[in-house]
Amino acid sequence: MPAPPTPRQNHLLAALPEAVYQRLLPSLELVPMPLGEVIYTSGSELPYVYFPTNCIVSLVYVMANGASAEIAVTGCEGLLGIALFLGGQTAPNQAVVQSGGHAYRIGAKMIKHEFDRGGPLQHLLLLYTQALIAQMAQTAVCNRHHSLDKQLCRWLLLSLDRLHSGELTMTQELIANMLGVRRQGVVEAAGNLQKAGLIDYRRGHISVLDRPGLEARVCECYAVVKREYERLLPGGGALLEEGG
Amino acid sequence: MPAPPTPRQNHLLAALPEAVYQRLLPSLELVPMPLGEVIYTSGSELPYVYFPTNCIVSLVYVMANGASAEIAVTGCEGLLGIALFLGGQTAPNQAVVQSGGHAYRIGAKMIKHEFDRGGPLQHLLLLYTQALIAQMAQTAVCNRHHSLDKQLCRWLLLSLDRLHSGELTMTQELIANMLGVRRQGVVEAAGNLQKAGLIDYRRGHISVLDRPGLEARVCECYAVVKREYERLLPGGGALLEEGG
DNA sequence: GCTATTCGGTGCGCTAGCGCACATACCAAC
DNA sequence: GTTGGTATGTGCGCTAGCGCACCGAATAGC
Repeated sequence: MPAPPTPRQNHLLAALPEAVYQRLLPSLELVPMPLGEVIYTSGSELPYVYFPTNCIVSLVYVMANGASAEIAVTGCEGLLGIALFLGGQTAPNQAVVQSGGHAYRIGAKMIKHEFDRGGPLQHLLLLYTQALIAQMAQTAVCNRHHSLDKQLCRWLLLSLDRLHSGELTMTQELIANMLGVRRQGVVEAAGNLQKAGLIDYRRGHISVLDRPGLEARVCECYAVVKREYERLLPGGGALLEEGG
Repeated sequence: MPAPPTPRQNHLLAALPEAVYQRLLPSLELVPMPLGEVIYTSGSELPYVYFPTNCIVSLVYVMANGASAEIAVTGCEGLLGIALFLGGQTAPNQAVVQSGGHAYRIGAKMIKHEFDRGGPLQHLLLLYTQALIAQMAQTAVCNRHHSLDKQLCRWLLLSLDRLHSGELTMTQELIANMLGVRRQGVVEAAGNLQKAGLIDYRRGHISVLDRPGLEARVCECYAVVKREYERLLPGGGALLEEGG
């Protein structure tokens, strides 16, 4: 990538008033977020809060027996490490980079200090927290009620929204881990989408060919979450409204 | 009930420093929370925040087709209406009284004002928010991976913890709605527990006979959530540690 | 170009939970 | 006590998704 991403590519940072932004700027540190990297693990202290610019990070719960499930996904519209400013210090989940890129991070002390000023940053972070809660809740319901096919559509669309292209680098195995299902289940669901001409699958690469087609097939959960993000977050939910 | 519940029966209110508590006290209003009452619905403005004392309230998502699922449960350890101080005003879920009792409520303006002072109240509410997030996340994972039997155990234990007796007033139909499953599924799961001598079921009344037995049967999700509540919230998670 | 490795795809028996329909038991009110 | 309504219990065929085992196909490294 020729030009490194700027902090303002993160929509929370972008929404900050200039004064606050300038105050944070010296503390913001650009870090690479390579695919597969675990940003924090269950129960670990969070030394930083991360503001993704062009990467996607999944919040994943891993259970005692190794089974896992994604509970939410974050990209340039949000941040990682809400436990820091909520006061709990640690979170009981894992954050895994699902699509590589960069993020800006900022030390715990600094963000807590700014948060405690009670100004626009606090407001933004809390709004994002609420949006995240909405996403998690919808994930819980979707896990309960909807078919794998639909859930895969939801997952693809959530990823697409946070990505600025129709290309995902992601094996079916990983998707299965995210959704908390078997790989074979993903094979079948993805096969259905491919047969329908909505996506193209090639060894770890998914090309979305027909986004409206996905939207027609997805369960309501996607739209509900998206609407809530748009309602709560600045910049129209920070999610790209692409032509197709 | 001869003696009306006091505000301090709510563990968040109980944890407030005297000065803050005195400031809020004049605004606290005791309200009955009858079983089945809907405290707020999806998308509605929240005029109050509720601090339950001796009731249990479920946060339920209802989908377009009428299917539903509980995403979290709140009792005397928490509060209802986090969307108010998170800034979103409305929440996309429903709050339904699952076990009747009373709560203290306080007007939106007042609680927002106190929250914005940034003191102990803010700290407590945010910690509770994090605990709630943990519960929701675990619910999502549990929905995905665990059998109905185990989920029913989890649900019973979560309710028991928030209740000060081993008696629940709750039809299987309602439990099914909460868990987002068929009534017949609950019949079977409850039948298993009854055969094992853990509970006794009588037309809308469940008596828990053997709490340790339930704990031995439940999935890890219950313990994970409980531990997180104990870690984050004052008063040991505010949940009763009863003898048996 | 050959080979090892990693992904993707397939088949098959199994089980949990679904949807539907209906039988029974309890409770309350008259 | 009878009656009606609500709650609980059962049976049955169906399907989605699981677990396991294995085949085929693409890519990367030599």
